[in-house]
Amino acid sequence: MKIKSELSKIIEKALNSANIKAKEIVISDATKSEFGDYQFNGVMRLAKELKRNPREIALEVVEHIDTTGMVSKVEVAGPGFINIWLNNEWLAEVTTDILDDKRVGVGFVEKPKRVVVDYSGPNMAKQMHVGHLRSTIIGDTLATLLEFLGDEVIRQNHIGDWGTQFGMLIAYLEEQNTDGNTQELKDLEQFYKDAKVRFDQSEEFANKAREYVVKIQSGHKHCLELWQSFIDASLGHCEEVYEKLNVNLTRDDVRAESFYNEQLSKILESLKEKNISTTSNGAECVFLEGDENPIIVQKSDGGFLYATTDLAALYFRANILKAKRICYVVDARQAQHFKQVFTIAKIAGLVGEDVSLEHIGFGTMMDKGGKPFKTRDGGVIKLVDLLDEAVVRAKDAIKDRDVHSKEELDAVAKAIGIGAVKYADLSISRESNYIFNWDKMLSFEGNTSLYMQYAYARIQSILRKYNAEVNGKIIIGDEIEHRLAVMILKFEDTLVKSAIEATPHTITSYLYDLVTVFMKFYELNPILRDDIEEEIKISRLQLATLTGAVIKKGLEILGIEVVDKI
RNA sequence: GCACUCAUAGCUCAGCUGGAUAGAGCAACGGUUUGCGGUACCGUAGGUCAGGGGUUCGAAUCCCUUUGAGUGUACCA
Repeated sequence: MKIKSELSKIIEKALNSANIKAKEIVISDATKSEFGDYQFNGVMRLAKELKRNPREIALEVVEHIDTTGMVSKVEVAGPGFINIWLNNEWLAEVTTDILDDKRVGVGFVEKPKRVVVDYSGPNMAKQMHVGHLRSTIIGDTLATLLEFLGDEVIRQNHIGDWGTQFGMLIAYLEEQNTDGNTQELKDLEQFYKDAKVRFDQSEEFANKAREYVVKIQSGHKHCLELWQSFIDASLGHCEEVYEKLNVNLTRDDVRAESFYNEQLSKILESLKEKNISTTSNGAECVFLEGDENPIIVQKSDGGFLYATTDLAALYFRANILKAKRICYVVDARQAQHFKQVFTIAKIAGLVGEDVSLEHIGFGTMMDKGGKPFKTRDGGVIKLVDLLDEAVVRAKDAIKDRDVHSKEELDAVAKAIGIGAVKYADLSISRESNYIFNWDKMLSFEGNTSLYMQYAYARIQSILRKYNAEVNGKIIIGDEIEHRLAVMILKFEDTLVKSAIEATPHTITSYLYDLVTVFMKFYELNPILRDDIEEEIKISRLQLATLTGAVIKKGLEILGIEVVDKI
């Protein structure tokens, strides 16, 4: 339910009736429950323009507000706030209506767009490490969310499969004669290190590696085959991680760096033609106003750099894929790079004016001491290891819980462990750095996935215990049920906000608030006790069912599973 | 050097298109169970929103400045 826009309409109507013109009507959540459910604060601004007393205007507006349907009560408070209460009958009706709705009352965006979401982007030369976690899960959430709201989403996994290091790797691969065998390449990190050692030690090998770089890039058959087998094996590792992470990225979403290789010279030509780039110190550069250093689009030795590849990718996404919104879910440290690339793409006409280019930046994962997250000896932490540890720890956290068969326990531990890692990450506003803490993320308390999953499991437990079909409507009987119903209906506004700002933590905060209200409701209002009237019992069961459905859907968008029993 | 980001309770974080007495969780202290999962719920205490100035009827939020932390800055991605 798009509550805010519905309320805006009601206010707009009232303003019209009162003969007051307003440009924009912004409805905000009430800051306190005693101030109602929502509030309209725009009167104060209007008062200034109209040079009138704000309270006077507010009273006038309030008089014209329709309180026969959605809104039950309005009042003017303070200097001119208009507080709005939603009607219980209306809430009951609307929540009852969405009981059978798979989308739990969430509609579609009015104007669906084609959106490219670029995320994950692992480097094929190395194993995925914790640094890839954020891009992968924030991007995946954004993609799932936009899709759910009705946009047409094209996922793009811009994997790093091109560059000088691959000469070294395939030369080593050939020498080891492993043929891209996944078994042999199990530890990519080690493979890379070994290759590097060989590279540094043997002049002969180093020359061969350099030779191979040229050979791949010029399309030499044997080298390309070796390269391809290496990429396949490496991608296989990534897919294992995606599987564990419950992330929706497949081979169809892969559009590697090498894919753009052939386009690079065309991009360069077009930049030269339009006099956007110039030669400086032998390199082809773009000098942007306000930047002291240029963006190099071609090295002095003729090689291309990532800025050129990104320009080619932007061109492809805007013109071939025809996206109207392109989101790059990449580390915040690359903000400057994207700002520059976006600017060049726009002035060079590589993407249309109407295409929105967004760098969805995120901060770094830190350890308890506030330093970048590393292993004890300073190495990178492999993502697979981190995820496996999460599942082990989850199993430990639930060992005294409800009875499970061995299979059930494994499944539950996976849902909880992986969910905890993802939720902990997604619940932090994405631009800031965050501190990784196992104990905190695997706690039943506070804003954690386990708290949500626990609430969900309790709801399922009630429904199991009732053990009959729940059929009947919702009645809003008291304050807490009112608050719960409002929270349930806020789901859509929350998702829309999260989609526009590309902020998964908007969803987690909402879910936490929802669950908190539900837990209060659960404490205050007994559901299955014998002396509860059937009609009320059904209504409360329905509210619980609906809450469960929203939790499930919300977590699903975050790529986190729920379980019926913990 | 220049540019960007950040600074909110002891800790971890929300709140930032300006709105009422700045909110959660953890940790501390106290309370609630014949009621459906108590790993729950309720309460107490804890704040100069880094410092200073400005704009405004109104600033954690916008602008300027100081301090502190981080990041990026010509041929890696």
